Amino acid sequence: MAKAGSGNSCGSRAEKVSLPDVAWAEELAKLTWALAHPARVRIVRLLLQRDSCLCGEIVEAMPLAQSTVSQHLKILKESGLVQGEIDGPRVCYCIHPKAMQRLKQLVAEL
Amino acid sequence: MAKAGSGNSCGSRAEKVSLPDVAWAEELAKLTWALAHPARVRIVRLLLQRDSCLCGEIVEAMPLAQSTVSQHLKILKESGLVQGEIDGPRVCYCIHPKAMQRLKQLVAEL
DNA sequence: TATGTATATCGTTAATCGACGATAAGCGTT
DNA sequence: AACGCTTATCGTCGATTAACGATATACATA
Repeated sequence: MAKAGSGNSCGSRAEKVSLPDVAWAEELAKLTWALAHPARVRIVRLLLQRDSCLCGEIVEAMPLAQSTVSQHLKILKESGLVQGEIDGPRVCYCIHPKAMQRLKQLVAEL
Repeated sequence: MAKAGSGNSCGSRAEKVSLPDVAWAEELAKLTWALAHPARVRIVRLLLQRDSCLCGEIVEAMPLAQSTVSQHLKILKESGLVQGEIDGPRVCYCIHPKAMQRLKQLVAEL
């Protein structure tokens, strides 16, 4: 740990700190949590690169069991970042553009 | 980015899917994981708004025990997003601008 | 040195995550 | 209806998280 020095940028003001918006924090936390695992980042990346992807293709691209990938997809769906569309016996996944845009906006506004 | 495929957005091409960069996914996952909890989002927000903040002020601003806040701060430090500087008997926390910029860049590039 | 303040760490507990294999459910085809 | 293929869910297990109170550590000052 650095030794502090005096004239640093740490203003030691005594004013009361106002809370950031709780709902805002929860929204961002929910979205970032969806990306808080390398496997989910890779899935999202895959979907963005390919625009859409059948579930089986995602499973093939990942070094994980099918059930594990399915779990990650469920988490991504719950976050809103990803949508799944039933296509016959298969499921086609794609990014939900609005949610992705919202995530980017919230992070950019940090 | 591949051909948009025929008609519907779900291209059912059979081509092999290439893996996204693993290291890249891990870097982004590590940074997003740091924000994957509302308390940590609020701490980061606080630090960005006030530029820097004494640990005690953060504790006061959060509805959590001091030890819990300290744990979240540790996680944020480990992610690189936040730095702590010892200032006498206190610790002054601030955002690490480069790490924050990196996070924004990675998310924006998604 | 002793004391008080500020922060970090420890130890515990309940809950959740992440992984897997096994199995169920949905759909198209025979 | 029965089968095969694809995907989701279940059950389990070990590891990790998040929370807290208690305690240790570091620093400034009396």
